[in-house]
Amino acid sequence: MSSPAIDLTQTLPEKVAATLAERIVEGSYPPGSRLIEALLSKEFGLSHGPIRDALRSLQHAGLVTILPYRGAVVTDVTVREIRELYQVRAALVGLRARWIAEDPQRAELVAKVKAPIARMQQLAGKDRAEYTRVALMVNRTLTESLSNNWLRSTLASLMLQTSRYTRLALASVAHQKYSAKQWQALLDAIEAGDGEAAEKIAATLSQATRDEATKFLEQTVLKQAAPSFKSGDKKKPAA
Amino acid sequence: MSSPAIDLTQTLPEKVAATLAERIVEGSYPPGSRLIEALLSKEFGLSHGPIRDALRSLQHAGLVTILPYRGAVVTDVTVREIRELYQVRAALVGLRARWIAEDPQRAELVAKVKAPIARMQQLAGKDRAEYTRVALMVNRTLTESLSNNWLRSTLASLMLQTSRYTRLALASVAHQKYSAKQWQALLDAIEAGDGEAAEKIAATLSQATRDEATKFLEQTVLKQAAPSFKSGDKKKPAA
DNA sequence: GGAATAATTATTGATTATTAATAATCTGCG
DNA sequence: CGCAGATTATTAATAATCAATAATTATTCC
Repeated sequence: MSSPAIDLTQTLPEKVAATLAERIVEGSYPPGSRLIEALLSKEFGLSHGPIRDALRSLQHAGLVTILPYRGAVVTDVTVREIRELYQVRAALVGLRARWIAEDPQRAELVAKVKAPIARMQQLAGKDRAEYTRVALMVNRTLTESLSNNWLRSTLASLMLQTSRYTRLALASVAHQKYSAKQWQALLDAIEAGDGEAAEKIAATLSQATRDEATKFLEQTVLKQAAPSFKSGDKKKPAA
Repeated sequence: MSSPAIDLTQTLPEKVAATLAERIVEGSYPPGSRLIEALLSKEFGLSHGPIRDALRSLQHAGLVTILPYRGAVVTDVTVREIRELYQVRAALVGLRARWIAEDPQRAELVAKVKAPIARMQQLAGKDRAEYTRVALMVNRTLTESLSNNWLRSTLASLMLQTSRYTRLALASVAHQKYSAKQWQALLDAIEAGDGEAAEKIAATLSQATRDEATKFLEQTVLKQAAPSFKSGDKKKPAA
């Protein structure tokens, strides 16, 4: 059922941050929503301290923006910034693919994602929600397999941000099918130990996803005109 | 004189974090030092809140490690982890070089770093401290010129961590000279708009720095035996 | 004497109440 | 209609306090 995006919950702020991150990524806190300490502390039954910590942590993750004396709002990413995120994501995902492909012990990981990727071939164009779920899961498995701590945590944070938009790209049946095909090709390259090819496939797919997502966004952005922070659309958290 | 490593100081915690980061990077808080809230709040004349925030922020930057109910210690990076950091750094610095080289408006940036890089040629092998200073400054200028927000801030954080060790690599006169030469080559490639070459030079230099720094560290690590967190070497902050 | 166990201590995690600082909003005056 | 100033909502920071926990020290029992 509800599988939290991250679950390293040890201390209170981390639990709160995980919950809020979930809501932001999943969409129930749309961009621009204000996250007011007082309301959140009421909802979670906690004092301001842990909430503050959680918000700071989300700021670092790029999911909320904190303005001094104005508080936290769900980051409203511009189309340009989304393109920038995907540009880096493409590079890092490429690096991830290369390192995995060149890892002598990659067989274990390959075994773990083989079935899900095969399943993606069948889901593509049929069950979008499930396809998205599996795709995100496979992505996460690959990232978590990295032995490089820094890349693992950084990529995880980057994916957390971009997955908000990858969802959009997968609205297109064509992109689903393309994505499925490329994942299969990536798996083959990794299995063959071809780092060069793996890097290229992964980067290309990421760029295609970016193009698809931004295409989608440019349409909707035109509709909603200027969000502009005015009084009319003062959004509040799900109090 | 004292040019703080980062100076985005707006709110109190950021000022504290900047000061502490400076001390860690510069070395006056060696790895393993404990950063005790009570002492710091006394020293800075602040309450615990802002200090906590600052420590959390440093944790995100990777400079301190926070263990629940045990507090913050200056991150003691293993040689393996340093290698990992540089591995990613090499990739991102390569990306940075490529994007700069492919930027039509790169002339402005080139003009800004031309003189410092020329100066590095002369300083190499003569004034290590000044060479290091200029090298870090040029690096920072390049990073700050990036239009991609995410890469800019991420790379800044990564450099903050690795600069602790780049210092070590520059202890070698040979590496200083090699470094100076490669920086000149990089500048030429950027000026010529050759993204491919720029990426390769930057990545290669970063890897060489990594090798030099780890060579250095492996020697010293063997000497200091196991740090091991025991009672004997319980380090305290500069109270 | 030595090892297991229990008390102590140092320090962080979290709460509560309060004050200060700030940005946004509202009000009334011209 | 527009602007100066009061008001309000909200965060920033302080202080005092208690709870939770890890590390250390003391104690007991064999």
